[in-house]
Amino acid sequence: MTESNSPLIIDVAVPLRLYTTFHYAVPPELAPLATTGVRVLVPFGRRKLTGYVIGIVAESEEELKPISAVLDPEPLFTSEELEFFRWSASYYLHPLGEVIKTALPAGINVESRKRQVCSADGMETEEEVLIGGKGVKRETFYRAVPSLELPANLRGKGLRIAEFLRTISEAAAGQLRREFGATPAHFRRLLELGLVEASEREVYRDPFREEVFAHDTPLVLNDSQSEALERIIAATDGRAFAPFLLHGVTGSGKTEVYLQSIAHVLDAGKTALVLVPEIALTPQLVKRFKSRFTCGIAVLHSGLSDGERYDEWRRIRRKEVSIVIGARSALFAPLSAIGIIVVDEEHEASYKQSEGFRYNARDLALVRGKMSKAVVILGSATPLLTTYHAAQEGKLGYLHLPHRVRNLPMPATELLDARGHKGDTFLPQLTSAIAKNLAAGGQTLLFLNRRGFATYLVCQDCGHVLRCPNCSVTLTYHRRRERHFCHYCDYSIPAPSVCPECDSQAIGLLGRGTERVEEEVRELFPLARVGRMDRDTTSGRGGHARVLKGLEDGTIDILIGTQMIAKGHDFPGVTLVGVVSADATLNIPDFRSSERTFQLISQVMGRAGRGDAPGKVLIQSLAPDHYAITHAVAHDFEGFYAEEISFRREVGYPPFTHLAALTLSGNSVAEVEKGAEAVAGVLHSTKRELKSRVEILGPVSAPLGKIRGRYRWQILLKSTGRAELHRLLARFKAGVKLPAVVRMAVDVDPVDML
DNA sequence: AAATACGGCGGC
DNA sequence: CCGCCGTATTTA
Repeated sequence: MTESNSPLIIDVAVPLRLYTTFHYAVPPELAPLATTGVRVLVPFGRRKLTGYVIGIVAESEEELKPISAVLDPEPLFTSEELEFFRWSASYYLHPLGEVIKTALPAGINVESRKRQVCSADGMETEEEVLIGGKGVKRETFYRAVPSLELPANLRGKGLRIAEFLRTISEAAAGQLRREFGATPAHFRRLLELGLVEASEREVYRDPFREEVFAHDTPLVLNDSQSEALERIIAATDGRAFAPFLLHGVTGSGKTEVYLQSIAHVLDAGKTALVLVPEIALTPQLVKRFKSRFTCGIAVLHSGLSDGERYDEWRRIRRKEVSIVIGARSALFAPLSAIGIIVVDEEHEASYKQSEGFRYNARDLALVRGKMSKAVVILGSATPLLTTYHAAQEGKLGYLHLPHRVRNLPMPATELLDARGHKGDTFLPQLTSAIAKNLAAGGQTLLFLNRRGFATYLVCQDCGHVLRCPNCSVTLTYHRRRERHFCHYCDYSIPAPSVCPECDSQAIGLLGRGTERVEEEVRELFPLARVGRMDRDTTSGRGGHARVLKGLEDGTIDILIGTQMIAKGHDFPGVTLVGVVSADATLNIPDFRSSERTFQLISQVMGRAGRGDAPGKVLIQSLAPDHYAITHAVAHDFEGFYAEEISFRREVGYPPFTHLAALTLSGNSVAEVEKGAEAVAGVLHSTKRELKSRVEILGPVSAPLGKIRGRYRWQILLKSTGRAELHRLLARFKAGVKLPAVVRMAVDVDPVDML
């Protein structure tokens, strides 16, 4: 180190809703440690916070406070990763410190809090305590001392442990506790007798500990799979950013293309990042990856404990893994030399984080891929319209898998007109198809995108409907719990026996959910083994896997479920799929509702006929003529997308305009109205100032309604250019001042990131 | 986010 | 003129 007269000054981002970063002085003894990427404890106001060093500052006129401590021996992120964080922060107009906090594993930061302490003389004093900060886990390992006879008086657990240790090189205390019920007393005894020696070292908390994975080899590809793989391989060899849409119908073997592409990337010494939309889908994918690859594989998703996630993160940072599989947050994994990024089921809305730092991992995957000069594969049977359009424009390579593997046919599909049968859950055709399938020993999936028993309760005398006092929605009746629930905020009340408004006994339950369909199926088919899969039956760790295992083992004949059953899983025994009501998602007031309906129905249909027996699909609909439904039923992807594209072009929605939504929320209509006025004012003046051609729609004249007790208003921005929209938003956000009680969220929704 | 500075207003 | 409370500002 060279001696310098001027002290080191660093630029620090703190994880707060602040758009500025802060300069600190570094005491000489800490200077060698305070490099870009490490966390530092800094005085902030009169408390202390964990901040992230994002750079070194040449000089500063002001008198700066010194940092209190350096928290990491080495950087948590590289300068390339920082560049990605900065890009994301700027694009989503979110404070850099919070972006970095989201990117790093949860629970590792420390901060100071004031705590009241009662001292001996009864006086209350304040003490500053540091809280938080997840550390590494250490564990004690025991190994048998070789060539020592076991004493005759050793028996019971102690003897079994000693014998076990002689057959194995060593074992962790935790394993001995689990397998032998070992206690600290046993360990003490064995140590005293000189039979074992103990050593302590750092361990990883492994979410897949003790699971054994079979080994498999690459499958033979069909022609379109081979062609897709060849194009991907050619692109990875080019070592430049190359994005692809892998459009493969359900059952077309997309995963096998991912696996073989990744194998090629690993051979070239690079790494792979695989994103899946939901935690529930990770176990089966991890199983396929662990069976195929011997390299280190890390898993990152919100279902892990903070400790497990921290350890997986450290394994990645230390380059002990070459493949990372995870949900949207895994996009920020500290993986270096990324050769390929796979976004599986890229159309899934769950790639978007909808609070705090509102990013879309599918969009950012393209950005990270571009920065890493990697191949990015967006895979789906029903890609986003914007993705498909970008592929048509040549911005993405288009890889098409139009057929199922092993030449399996697409399921035979029939559309049933449910008009005039409003009270019936099943039309006769569906009932007889279920009976026939049951008799033939096939499994049936029944899809209804609504959980609970009945969607609402209405009084037939006064018309009163049970509603949530916090949210503007009806309460759903759940029979098993004998309560009415709000599906937004979980508010609930016991089921009333009379109308709470007029005491009339003529109260009726209308609309059906999965719970009621399950009941009706049990009545119709008393001998069938019936299961249900929705948020109510899969709560808790492993709940998902429990239900799916029933299907896999063949202990379930008929499974009723919400969209959970539509996603990803591959069940060869399912030969019949019934869509109870195809219309629920069609009437959501969102310009994407047709697209979502087409995707959902296509995905559910895709569950049928994945095994050797052909599949059949019956779809009940009150809107059998709607183009989203007719095209889905006909497996006519191109027809639907062409129709949807021309509709979007006409009304000016993505992919022909970029959208941003500003959502205001507050505790009263008046509050939000005031906020909306302020926002609209600044937006329009900023627009004039920048001579921007961005279109400002709203504030809409009516509130969107109350959600979780807060009223919401929305303003939409439309723009033909992404840069122009961003310029307006950035200037607006810097200039707008909202009443403290009003919160604003900005959602940025692009045509594409390319 | 949390602490502090500011400012308007009722009470004496 | 002081204290109280709600709001705006600052945090390096």
